[in-house]
Amino acid sequence: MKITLKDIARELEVSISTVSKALKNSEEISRDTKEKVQAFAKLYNYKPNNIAISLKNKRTKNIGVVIPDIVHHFFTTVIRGIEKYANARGYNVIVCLSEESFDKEVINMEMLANGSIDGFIMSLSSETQQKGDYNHLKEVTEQGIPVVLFDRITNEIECDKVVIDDELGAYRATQKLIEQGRKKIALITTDDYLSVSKARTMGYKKALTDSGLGVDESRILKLPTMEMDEKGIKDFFEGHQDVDAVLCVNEIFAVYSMRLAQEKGLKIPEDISFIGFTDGFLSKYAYPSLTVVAQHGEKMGEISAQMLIDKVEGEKEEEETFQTKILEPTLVVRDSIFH
Amino acid sequence: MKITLKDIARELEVSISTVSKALKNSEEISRDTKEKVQAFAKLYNYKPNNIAISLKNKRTKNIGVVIPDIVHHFFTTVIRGIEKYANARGYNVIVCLSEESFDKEVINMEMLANGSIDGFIMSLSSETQQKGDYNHLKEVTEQGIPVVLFDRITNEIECDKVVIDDELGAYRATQKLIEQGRKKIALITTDDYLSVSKARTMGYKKALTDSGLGVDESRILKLPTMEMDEKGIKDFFEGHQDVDAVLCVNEIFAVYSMRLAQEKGLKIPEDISFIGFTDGFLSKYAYPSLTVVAQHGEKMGEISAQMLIDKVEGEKEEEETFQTKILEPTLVVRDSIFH
DNA sequence: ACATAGAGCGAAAACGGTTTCGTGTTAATA
DNA sequence: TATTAACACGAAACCGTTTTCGCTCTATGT
Repeated sequence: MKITLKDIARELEVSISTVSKALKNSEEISRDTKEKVQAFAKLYNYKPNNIAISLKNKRTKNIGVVIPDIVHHFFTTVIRGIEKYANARGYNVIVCLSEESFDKEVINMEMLANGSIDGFIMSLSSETQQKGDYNHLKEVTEQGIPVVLFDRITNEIECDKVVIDDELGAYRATQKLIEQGRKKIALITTDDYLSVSKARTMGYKKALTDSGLGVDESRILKLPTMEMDEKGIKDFFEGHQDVDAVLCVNEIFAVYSMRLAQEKGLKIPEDISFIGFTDGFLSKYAYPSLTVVAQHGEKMGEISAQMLIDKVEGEKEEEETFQTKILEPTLVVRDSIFH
Repeated sequence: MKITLKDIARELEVSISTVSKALKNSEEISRDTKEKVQAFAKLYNYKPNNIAISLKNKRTKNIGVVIPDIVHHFFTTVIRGIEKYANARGYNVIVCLSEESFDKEVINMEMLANGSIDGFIMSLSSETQQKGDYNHLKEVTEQGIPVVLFDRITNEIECDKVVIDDELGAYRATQKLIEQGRKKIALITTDDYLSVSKARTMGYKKALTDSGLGVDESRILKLPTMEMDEKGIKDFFEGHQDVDAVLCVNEIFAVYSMRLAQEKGLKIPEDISFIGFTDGFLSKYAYPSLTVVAQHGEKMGEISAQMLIDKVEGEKEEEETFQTKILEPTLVVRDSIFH
């Protein structure tokens, strides 16, 4: 039902080593024997057992991906990028969801760190970033397991990292709005403990400062998490009827804000403009379509996977060297701002 | 850097078997020795190697998930359901994407079928359904590897299955539109080789027939794949200015169709109503929000995982018995139809 | 004083491969 | 004829566990 080397050896009355070598086309084995063995193996559809090979090689050809969430477009595109690249190099991808929970993140890593994978690709849960506790990552890297951090990263851990330049993305988006004559630009973001929100907020403020408009802190709404908070956003707009543009830290906040504006009878982009982050279906098919800062998730996944696999397969150098790859964000202009 | 039983045994000058037993709190071992071993193990953070255990037990505690796509909301929710349930039972999830390709599906399954996983959860690629070639599934089931098929299934393979009642969902949605006085209801779907599209088309037709309205085949647009085809949809509406309601096989088609209608100056739902399949972000945050047939992806994933793990862990019965679980779809009424 | 039971531990096989090293046979060479 | 090299293959170790079985030693009972 699943044939092994031993089975073939028994049937053909040769040794296991001979079978193994014959299947690898070793020079050591005679043509006759090789043909016999290979024919038999093909007939019974022999395939070597991955687990046995993993045990021998101390290499599983699995990579562990631990992310906070899978339903949001950005993370799914990253996974897709990882999966495509990893698969092309013969690796499988084990996906674990932390669901923004520190404990789950720790448990997931522990489950995988005992031999199941050759390395980790991960994006930190919000709770982890909030606590600032990275011991689970330290333990793993100290064990010699390579880690690549993407998007939600930390400086506390020395490892390869891949991010987009969130500050630049927010800066350019804000700048674009300013260029179009917007003066009262709101920002809907989350608390600063999330590395990406912090960077985006900085870019937003910098653009306002550079342009001379100045920052009005009251125009910044900081939601506790990335979870949708309809009431929070609604209340914010009730108190800020005068804003003429909104930058949002993700596409859902932006699309929901657009709806609120439309329900108030505002015209987009004539009366008010919107820009979000993440170039997903929502942005593309919203009405009007939403201008966004594209995060290039698939590219990010691909690069993360490449960095990880290169490190996994690379010779251990005496002096470990880590790099941080910063991707450039792209502004995808659609109908929620002037063209 | 990663301690093994052998290391502990050497340090403590006992045998490997003693260490193994001591860590399992075996009665065979004296209190003294157990305490010594356990203390040492804790100190050096010993964790058994999963690969070695897998080889021994012939159980990996991994389950393979092969799906056509990961960026669409439905599949991501299924994965989430699978992951949550599987994790709770100590299993990891290896995700492979077929990207609607038969060959990739085959390759992915072969990669995993050689010991990497204990069972498969999968949804067929469109190309597979089109070819009707299920030999890769047959091979796997004949090897005794349990398989659970969800959503895109086939009768050709005997295994556990989980689906929603697509025909019923389409029937109810169409019925709802008819109740609201709609007479010219269009259907945007894909070719019938996709099991779900076929079932939904049947439900749509049945509702029309049952109500006495009758089916007008020209009002059915069959796109070649689930991929967005903006031109195809646009052209269709150009030729069907008279439709007063549209049922779409997914949410993207529906939201895009709504936009076309809006651009024509039509009011939703006064002039024209829309219903889609899949209760994702798009439906929820579209403007107007989209009424959909919810497919309960997360539940589906959960049930699939449960069926699979139960089978994996269950005693082999002499007579294998398979079940097909049919979930009931739910109509989520939003602003794209009358309330 | 001697058989015996039981406590405590180790040797070894097993899971399914890979790989090194050795060995017997044959044929070529001195 | 004796030596040697090449050829073809097998034995065994190894990866890290689990588990069965057997052994030794002590303590108990007669």
